Amino acid sequence: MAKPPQHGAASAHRRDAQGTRLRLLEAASELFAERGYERATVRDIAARAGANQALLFRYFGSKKALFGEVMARGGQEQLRTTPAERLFEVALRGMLAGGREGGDRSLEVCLRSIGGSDEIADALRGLGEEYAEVLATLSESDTGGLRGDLALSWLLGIGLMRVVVAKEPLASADPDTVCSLVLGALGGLLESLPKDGRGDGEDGGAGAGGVAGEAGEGAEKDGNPE
Amino acid sequence: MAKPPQHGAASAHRRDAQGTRLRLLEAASELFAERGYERATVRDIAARAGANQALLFRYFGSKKALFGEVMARGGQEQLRTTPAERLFEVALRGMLAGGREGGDRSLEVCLRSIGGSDEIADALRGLGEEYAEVLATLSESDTGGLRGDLALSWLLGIGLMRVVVAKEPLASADPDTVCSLVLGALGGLLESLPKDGRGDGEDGGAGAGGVAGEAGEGAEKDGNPE
DNA sequence: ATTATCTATAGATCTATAGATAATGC
DNA sequence: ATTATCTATAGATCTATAGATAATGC
Repeated sequence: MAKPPQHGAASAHRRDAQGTRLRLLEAASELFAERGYERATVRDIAARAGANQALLFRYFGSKKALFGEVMARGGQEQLRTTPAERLFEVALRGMLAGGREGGDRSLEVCLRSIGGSDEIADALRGLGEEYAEVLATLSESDTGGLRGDLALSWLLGIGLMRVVVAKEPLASADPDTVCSLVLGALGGLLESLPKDGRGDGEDGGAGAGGVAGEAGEGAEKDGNPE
Repeated sequence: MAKPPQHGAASAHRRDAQGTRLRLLEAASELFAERGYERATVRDIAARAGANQALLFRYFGSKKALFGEVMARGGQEQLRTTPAERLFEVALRGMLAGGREGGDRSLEVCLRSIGGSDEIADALRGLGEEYAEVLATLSESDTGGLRGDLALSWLLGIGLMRVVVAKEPLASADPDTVCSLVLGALGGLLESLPKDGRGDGEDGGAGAGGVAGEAGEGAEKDGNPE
């Protein structure tokens, strides 16, 4: 221990603006995901970060700006590192996993914050734009954009009912079962969506449906790349 | 005209507790749908009802109680008067129509209010319970409950992206096209969902997909019974 | 006289800011 | 000396209540 911190156990951190800023950002990310924008107060965020509440304004200017910065980081990594055909499943599994460590929770943040203000709807629209754009490429139809939006809608609706509302039996349903049902039905919408990792639906004309009973498929471990 | 109403145009109403109560209820219903629970203040509600803000508390006790009463009426009529096989489409079309006159907007109210408080998530869970229960009967699988939840999730997700977030191209897409795409894909999930009013998918084994391009179907007028 | 309605305000939050304090680097 | 951090509080809402006022019914 070369440093003489003299920190009281709980809240003390060394004087480190950069570090405090980051802790605030992460605390905000967590609390926004847990409670949504409105119910996560700046005092709670600062408290979880072990920082003084006034620093939040010093470093981010306003609560909204902080939210903006949280959302700006959200999803980007998942969008960059996931191939289009797998994006839906990866995002769905992330949503189904809920508050699990490491996953991207920006969609969940949006779901819990909707209605708070117009800026938040804007944020979700922006984030949705990026997801839907990718999903749209999975359809060759001229209604591809719409199909992408509909797929994204389902993803968000599932997150809403499972994570936010906790509606049973969905809330405690096995992720594999949910994935299987949803991907099966979605095959009718996005032709080039892989059914379960194999196959590719070449021309994707009509043979879409055929929901697999409840066999868990696509149950690979999904080691999220970070 | 036996009654001598003498209504002044804008705000004046006769002393009529029952009537004022009802106007408050309707104003609340509208404003909750437009702005969600949090952003619809009691003052705004009273103003729209042409009533004093204190009366809201006199007649309903609290803002939450008022919300509860609005939600209690919500959906009931649609649930009672719509046969199971048509419930999804009717609810979807109601959602796609958005703020159109006469429709039931309780699902929309929920969407805009999520995150406000736990009671609101409870309200949506309760309302969802009733919808999902009916939808579950459309599948004979032992995962019927889950399938019903997933159908409901899609319905809400679509409402979220179209009505609340206003994501394009979904936001201004033709309702018939959306219906066609969604019902087509949903056939893989709920076997006894009518494809477009004809047919019934007897055994509903595999022949699910086959999304109809963008032919407008099921475009009947939906004269809501009141 | 009863009671629907209105005025005024208490009380509880929450964001944001101004200015003081104290830990670091030179 | 610089600047990260803290204290104290302004200022803006919003729900809810107490008590006054005035329109109705008998």
